[in-house]
Amino acid sequence: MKLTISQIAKLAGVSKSTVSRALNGSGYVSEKTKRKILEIIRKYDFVPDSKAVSLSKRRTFTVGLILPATSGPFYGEVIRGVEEVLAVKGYFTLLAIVDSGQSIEQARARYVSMIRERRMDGAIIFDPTIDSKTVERLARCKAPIVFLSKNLQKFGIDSIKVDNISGSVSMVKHLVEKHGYRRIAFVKGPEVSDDSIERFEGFLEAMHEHGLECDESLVFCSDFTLEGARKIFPQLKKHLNKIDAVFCANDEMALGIIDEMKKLGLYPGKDIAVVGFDDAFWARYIDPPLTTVHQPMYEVGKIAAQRILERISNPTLFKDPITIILQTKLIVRRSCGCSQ
Amino acid sequence: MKLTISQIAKLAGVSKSTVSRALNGSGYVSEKTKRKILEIIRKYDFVPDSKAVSLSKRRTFTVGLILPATSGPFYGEVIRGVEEVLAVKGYFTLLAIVDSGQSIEQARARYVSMIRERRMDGAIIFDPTIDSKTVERLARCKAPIVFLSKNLQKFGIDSIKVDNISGSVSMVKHLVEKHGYRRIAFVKGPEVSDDSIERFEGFLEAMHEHGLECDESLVFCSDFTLEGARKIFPQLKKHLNKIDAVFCANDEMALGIIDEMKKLGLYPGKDIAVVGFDDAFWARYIDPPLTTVHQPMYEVGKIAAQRILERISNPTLFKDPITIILQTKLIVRRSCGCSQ
DNA sequence: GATGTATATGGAACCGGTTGCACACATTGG
DNA sequence: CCAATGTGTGCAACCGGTTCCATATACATC
Repeated sequence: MKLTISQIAKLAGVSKSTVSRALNGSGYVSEKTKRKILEIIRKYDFVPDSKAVSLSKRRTFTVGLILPATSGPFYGEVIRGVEEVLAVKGYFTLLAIVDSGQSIEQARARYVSMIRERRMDGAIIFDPTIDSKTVERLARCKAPIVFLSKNLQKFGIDSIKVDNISGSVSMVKHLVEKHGYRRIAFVKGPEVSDDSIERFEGFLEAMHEHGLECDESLVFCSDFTLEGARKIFPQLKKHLNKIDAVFCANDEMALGIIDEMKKLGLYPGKDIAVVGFDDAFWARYIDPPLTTVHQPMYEVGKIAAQRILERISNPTLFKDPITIILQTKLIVRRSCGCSQ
Repeated sequence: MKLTISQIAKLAGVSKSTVSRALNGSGYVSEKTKRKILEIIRKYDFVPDSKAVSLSKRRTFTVGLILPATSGPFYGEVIRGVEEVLAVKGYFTLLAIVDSGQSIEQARARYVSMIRERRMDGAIIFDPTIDSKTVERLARCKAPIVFLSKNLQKFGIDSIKVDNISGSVSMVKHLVEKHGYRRIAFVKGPEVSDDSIERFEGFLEAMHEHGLECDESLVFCSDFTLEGARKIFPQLKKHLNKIDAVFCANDEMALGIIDEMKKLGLYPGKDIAVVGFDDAFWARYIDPPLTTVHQPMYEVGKIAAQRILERISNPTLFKDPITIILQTKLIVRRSCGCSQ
């Protein structure tokens, strides 16, 4: 027998409304009736159907979380941050993975309709290579959205980012001022990724600041993956003799470069510096330990969730979207040539 | 103006039922009417409310996915496998993280009620240290459940596991037969983890098979974390001179041991072998590259989702829960002493 | 022309809750 | 003693869809 609040009402000899009130502690219910109802609910192990509740209350208590399949080390951190904040307030997280399985267009269509059909109370989206059509569709959503890794403020969408520029700047500063490197190569990520763009921007800025030229032939374009880095290595290899250091736009690519260099008998950090960006979990344990820039992904998740909650409880915030930029931090290990 | 199918019906000059039919392609609707309705839907950008649909159809098209916050490297793999299968069939994933934030009891209560209140069509649970009360509550759920990392078949719950025992056996075999190691220490994970228990069991079995004794003083108990491994290292250190190899029940602990050994000036794989279990993403890139046992976590996620879908479409499968055991594979790298 | 069948549509009940309103009763104060 | 107020409860509408059933029309068949 399917249990509904009507069934419970019948068993308790009261009306649906009274059961509902007893359940929610709203309105008037006498102590005696309440005890009786709760007793029956306990006895029959009744659990109210949340979607019926949502239908009445016009709230789903669900936040969508969209992540790329390739966010590798960040998955856990971001999810943990988000969940930690939402759980406390009784919200759940509906997950969508971009580019798992189907084509990326399908995946984007899927997550947009997830947000809309499921009437999400809010959504946190991490989709570095998002296209403008999807942005437009998101901008039309009435649910509060927080976008990670890209500034979509001008489309009316809150954004949370890490300070890539100053991260890159401090890295270059370290490479130049501490080690005296002058010829620094750069390995970019995907063209459309703001993270990649900004990291490169910071790199250029800092090089300029130190009066160094950025040789175009020393800038390589890859895709943030280990295998992608291996692929561009042959090109990099040709210039190895005139390079002091390789600055990779993320750790995974740095790992690929390091691995390829070792195959050539070169020891990164000794023969040539190789540094990354991200501070992945494993960065300190590889050989050599990777000098990189730390991104507070757990905090990103937490702050994103907090912002969503804030906007849910105060819908007028809709009007002025904000952008929050979190600080990054240079982590010096050995792959830059430092002894510690 | 909030759009509902009634609004659309009014605009199209037809009844709700006709709109519903046009939307779902069910029943009879004339081509002309259908076009008109769909045109209006497109024009007003109407999206049906999935929870209302769920309420009628008695299906949520949602599967719960429960993961521990500490599943580190597996997060991504399992989630990807699950999502990939579910997405194709139009299902979404509702996520809960065990032990993020609140106490573990609270987190368990939370995910059980998530499954019940939200009327999940199914659930995939990865909670290695689950307690018997929670198991009992899960067993009472009417939704199909697939449990990962622990055999709960006797409670009527489908289980998917990896073959820890044969994984350990092949590792020991390698250490003994290939390298001639005889005195092998073992670092366990949490007492209650089946993975840890079985890996140890396989270890004992194989040692016995090779006519080797397992010295009790060479078995250490940790918790699957890097820091946990560091903590038991001082004990391990005392016996270092009479040990050929250290077999850690997972990669993270192996990494901790490796790191501590290096601090002592010992080079793992050269002075003493250190091996792990999991084949985490970073395992091949650390120094020395870690010899370990690969677990197919992506497949675990995929198969779990497939099984859920199967059970949803064929509820009679409820009767006989199954246990699927996926093969593991020895991955030989350098930390065992091999040159490659 | 009567009957049968396929097609097209609307009405109303239903899914499982919440909530505004009406009503009944008890208590209190003037 | 009556009005005002505070409690306790039920009815019915509503949230936004689906679906069964009844009705209506068109067309073919005998």
